[in-house]
Amino acid sequence: MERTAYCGQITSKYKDETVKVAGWVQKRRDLGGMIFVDLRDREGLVQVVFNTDQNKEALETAEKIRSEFIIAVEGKVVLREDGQINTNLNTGEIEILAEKVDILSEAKTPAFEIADAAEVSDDLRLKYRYLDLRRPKMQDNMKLRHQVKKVFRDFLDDEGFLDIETPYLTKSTPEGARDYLVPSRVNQGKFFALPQSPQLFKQLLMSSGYDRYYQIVRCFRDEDLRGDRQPEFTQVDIETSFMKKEDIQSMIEKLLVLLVKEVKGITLKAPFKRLTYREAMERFGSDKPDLRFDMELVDLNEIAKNSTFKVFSSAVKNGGMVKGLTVKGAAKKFSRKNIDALETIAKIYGAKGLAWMKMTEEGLTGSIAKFFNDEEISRALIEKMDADAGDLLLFVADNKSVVYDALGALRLHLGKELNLIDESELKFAWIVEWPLLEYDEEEERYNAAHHPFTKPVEADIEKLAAEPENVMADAYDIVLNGYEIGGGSIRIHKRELQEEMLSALGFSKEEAYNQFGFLLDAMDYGFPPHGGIAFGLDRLVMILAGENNIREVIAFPKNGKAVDPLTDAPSFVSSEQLAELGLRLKIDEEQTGGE
RNA sequence: GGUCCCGUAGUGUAGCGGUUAUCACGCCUGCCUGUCACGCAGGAGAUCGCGGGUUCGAUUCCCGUCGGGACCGCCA
Repeated sequence: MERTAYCGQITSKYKDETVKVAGWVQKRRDLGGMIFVDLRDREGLVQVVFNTDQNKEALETAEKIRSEFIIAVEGKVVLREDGQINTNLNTGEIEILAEKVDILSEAKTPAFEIADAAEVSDDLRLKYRYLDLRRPKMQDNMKLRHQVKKVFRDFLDDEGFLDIETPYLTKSTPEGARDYLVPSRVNQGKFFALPQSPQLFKQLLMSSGYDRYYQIVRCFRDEDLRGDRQPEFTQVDIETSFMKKEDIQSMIEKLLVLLVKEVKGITLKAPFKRLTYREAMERFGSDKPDLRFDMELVDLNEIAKNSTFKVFSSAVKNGGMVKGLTVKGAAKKFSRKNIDALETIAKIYGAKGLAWMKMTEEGLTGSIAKFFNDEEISRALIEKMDADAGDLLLFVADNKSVVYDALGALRLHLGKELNLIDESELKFAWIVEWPLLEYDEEEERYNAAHHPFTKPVEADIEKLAAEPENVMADAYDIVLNGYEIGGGSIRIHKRELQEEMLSALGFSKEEAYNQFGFLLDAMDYGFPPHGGIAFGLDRLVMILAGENNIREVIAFPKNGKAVDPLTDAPSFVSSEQLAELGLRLKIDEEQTGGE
């Protein structure tokens, strides 16, 4: 049998034609002498009609059909009569009168119904992922992912980018996330690492003259999972030579405008908003702010520092800060209990408490209002916070990072709870002017804020040795609706500067050479100025699909414990396999199921 | 590594110190020629995650454990 059409694409255009379709049985409705079957394939549903008038033999076969059987049907497409049209289906104006039917595969009753509406636990969905992927929503997500990749590829191809593959078996490097390690059989005791990103290879490709490179590539990071983080994920990795930050940004904007137009039909305006890192933190308490709603953080240091409220004044005196949020019209909605719940959230991020007041017609109320009954201070606060009667005012006083984290999280929480977010919006923004380094209190040394190959901005290069904390990076992240969906930078292309950077990160000259010698050496043989960006494809597709977990846009993802319930990976291996690799496990053989 | 939440027929759930363990969908059988959330009649299906404790009695309370989820840390 040769299929002539997809079920979901048979419309009235096929009127009176004989078609052959194949698909999965969504539903059988048996009326006795007549059976309706909703047949599903990746393009949708079509109704097939079996009855004695048409073909008795086919009807008898149809009686045996159950959900998820795969059948092939040959029949005539006819228009449905008035009153029989189903407006819920694309194919609802027609139906197929079955003349022939073959059962291609029988099926057990699935563990869960193959329908978007069926609520099933994630665990079960992953265990039977091949069933889950039959659901229309998942099929839409996979199609969307394909479309997004195609737009990237087509655009980058048009712009002269070459797709070049880089190794998955590569060298473990000390900076950054924990590596996934792969033992070498041929070189016992040694390990490959799976790449966290193709960063160094793409830079080497620049040195080789492939001045526009891209790759849609899997990356691996052995860290704990989150809704937007999987141990293996896909980057759209892009690198160019001779381009300035602004050139790269405007090219990427052109790409994203096209992408959103193609897959969502939405017309965005470029250039996108640009926020400095500092501005993002100060105004939104986040380096990946959700710009679909306002409710910005308000700086209250000036009012707080002379406040009679000790919590406020001492925070400022001790080098910390006080910031507030004005929650418009929320005073009535938030009882003491509701505010306690907000405080609980703030405490997760290290805040010692959440101070609050309510603005009424008579002025400020609440337990700390007595500290603000001086008319001048009260007026200053109200003015600063733009408080109107009925508003709820929240405050956190602490060190900088606690204030930002706690209020940033509260802002997001309230944005969702109070429905301030228009889910249909796509708010892109660039976050620029990142610090090059950040101090790690535990390790008592600097870490690269972006990665060790990011170039400092020209004006700050001389500060690198003396005051590294004040050096800005020529880096840029792109954020969308509160997610970081991409990040990039101009890279270092001169050996001396790269050595200086590694030294600022605490590498001795020898360590630096052991780890990154191949890159340093390459810089001796002509290395063009270069820079690029990498997108988190999964996150981007997730947002475009309106999902809130990247599992929904990955065909075979891991669960929260980095396990694949479908294949049961990871699993123990035989002692023979280990011996071949020159490995011995420290944990008991009893636990591993070994002999 | 830490905090919190959840485990009851195939699925989603209700419930509670003593029940014949609720309901819906699904499944099975029969009837039905215009259904599309088909309908009607009947039926099967649950060691209430596992182990221990408290109790006359535990699915219910407590402890542990296993599995799952959210979040903090972690993620250059």
